Amino acid sequence: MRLSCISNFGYTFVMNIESLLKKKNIKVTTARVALLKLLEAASKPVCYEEIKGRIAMDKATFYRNMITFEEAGILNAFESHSKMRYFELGHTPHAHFVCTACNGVECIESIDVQLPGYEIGTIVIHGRCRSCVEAGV
Amino acid sequence: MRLSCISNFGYTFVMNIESLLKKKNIKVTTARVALLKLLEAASKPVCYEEIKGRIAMDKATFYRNMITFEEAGILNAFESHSKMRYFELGHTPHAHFVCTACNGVECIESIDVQLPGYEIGTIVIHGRCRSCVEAGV
DNA sequence: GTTTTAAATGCAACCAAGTTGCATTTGTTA
DNA sequence: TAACAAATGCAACTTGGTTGCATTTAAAAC
Repeated sequence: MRLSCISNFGYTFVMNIESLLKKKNIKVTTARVALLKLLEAASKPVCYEEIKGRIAMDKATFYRNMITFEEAGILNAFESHSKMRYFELGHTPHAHFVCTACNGVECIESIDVQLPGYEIGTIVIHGRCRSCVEAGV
Repeated sequence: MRLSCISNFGYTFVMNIESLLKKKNIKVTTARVALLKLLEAASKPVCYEEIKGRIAMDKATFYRNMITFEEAGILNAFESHSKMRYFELGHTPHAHFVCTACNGVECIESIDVQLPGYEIGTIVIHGRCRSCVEAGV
């Protein structure tokens, strides 16, 4: 299994993912390495719909691994409008914008919300994104 | 129909709802008056689950009227975590907090988010609410 | 290197919030 | 009061996500 990963994604990268999983006591499997590789390469949060076209994987496996990653603290999840869950590797906390016109999802780094006494997880802003506003969609 | 409303909710209130609907060219029905009365009385956004225990109404009728009210601009909607849509009468724009521990929904008036070029609809903040943080839930 | 065993995967059946089609009822207008 | 368009209720459907279970796979023991 490791050999095929090496040929696909390069040695260094695989080692990082493997050591991350091992550090979190999560078994290293083909599916998990492929998922983390794809999430790492993505510049935006992704949903199962987007992933299934690029990795052959049952949705049960996908969602179960997302839960595993989330519980290990290496992944953030949120829901767009219309019931779809989006996932991204967890780095600096930031908000997300979901466009109700084009369904696009963007990371928003520029806002900072404080709510004393509350523990803030994810922030989702719905509306029309800049492109759709400009295009009058 | 109007008589029963009067006895239940009082004359003035019914007249306000009726005139609101007429102004928006929405037909005045028993279901709509009951829904708007309940939404007006609620201090928080409500979902179908909460409403069906208090008004006998098919869910198709409920959701269709929510769409009607939303399109008329008298209602705001957003989704909690776990796929449920919440509705509230549309007054001053504000954010909502959804607690992932107790599933409670709160209005947050104190934050103000600006995103130049974007058109912001609803803002949903997920996390643990003050009560749950204090209780260590 | 082989065996063992606990966990991960894939499949299919399931779940539930929300939607749709259609026959019946209700509100409005003539 | 009659006629018509719109609203309602019911039941069937849609769909993103979950669950149960038999099979496969990774990692530890030998």
